[in-house]
Amino acid sequence: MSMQESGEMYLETIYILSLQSSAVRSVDVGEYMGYSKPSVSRAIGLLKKSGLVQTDEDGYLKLTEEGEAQAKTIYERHTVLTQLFINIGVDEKTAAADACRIEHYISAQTFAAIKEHIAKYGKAK
Amino acid sequence: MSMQESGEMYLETIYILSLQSSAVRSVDVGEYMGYSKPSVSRAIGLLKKSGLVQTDEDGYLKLTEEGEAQAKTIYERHTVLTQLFINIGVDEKTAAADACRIEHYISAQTFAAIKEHIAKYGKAK
DNA sequence: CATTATAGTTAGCGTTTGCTAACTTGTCAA
DNA sequence: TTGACAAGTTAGCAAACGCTAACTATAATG
Repeated sequence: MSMQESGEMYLETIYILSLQSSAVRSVDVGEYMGYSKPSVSRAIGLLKKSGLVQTDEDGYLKLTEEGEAQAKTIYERHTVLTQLFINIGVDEKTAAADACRIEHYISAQTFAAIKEHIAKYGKAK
Repeated sequence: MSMQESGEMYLETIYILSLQSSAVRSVDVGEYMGYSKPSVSRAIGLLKKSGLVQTDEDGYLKLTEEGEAQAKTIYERHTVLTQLFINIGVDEKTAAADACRIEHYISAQTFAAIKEHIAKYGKAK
């Protein structure tokens, strides 16, 4: 069973929060995503069962190697797509919102082609 | 309650089938999408309740004006995105598959920006 | 006319993923 | 020590949307 949008969002959120703070808790994830504690609790439980997230000695959330790899993949899509949309004239908020949905549904091949295209033809300027 | 991916797919399928044949039935929709009869039955029922689909005198499926407008919107996204991906080097099958997911999640603003960009800078060639 | 095939519906299940209510657990202050 | 608050979990609900099983209704066929 491959990752769903929901799981990817939790993973990405943990990754983003861990860029800012080394102590990420479920509560922080919930606050960031606007979800309730039980929703986060279950989702994190599933990610742990999948070997993507762990809890360290102090109870803080840590991504496993595999979890971090997946989170980075999603996050890169997020940033690249957001920037791309902004570059072609979409407002920042809409660009980010669209990227946030699309990042889960684009194939590796298409994303690679987009990156290559940007590299070749500049920042769509 | 705005349209979900599922409803949009049914709408788009009815539209595509009605381009080829004027007599579209639930069974045809199911076959095209690979879904069971009950799944189609319920989905069509919901689209009818939303005023997007009707049944004509002979029992065939017809999109209402509103339904057709929505279907065309999605279908245009489908074709434009597919062509865009192909143009930047994605293989046809992957391009179509990606377009088919993304078409439901892109905002009107971002899609408009993409179309404009294509018009301005040519077919990404 | 009776049988059979096709189209559609109803009933009800399973998964995903959000929620609230209510519990446990641990810390910290009075 | 006790009371309170914060973090996390458990239990269970709801909606969306796929499915199978089984029914109905209509049309075609021998």
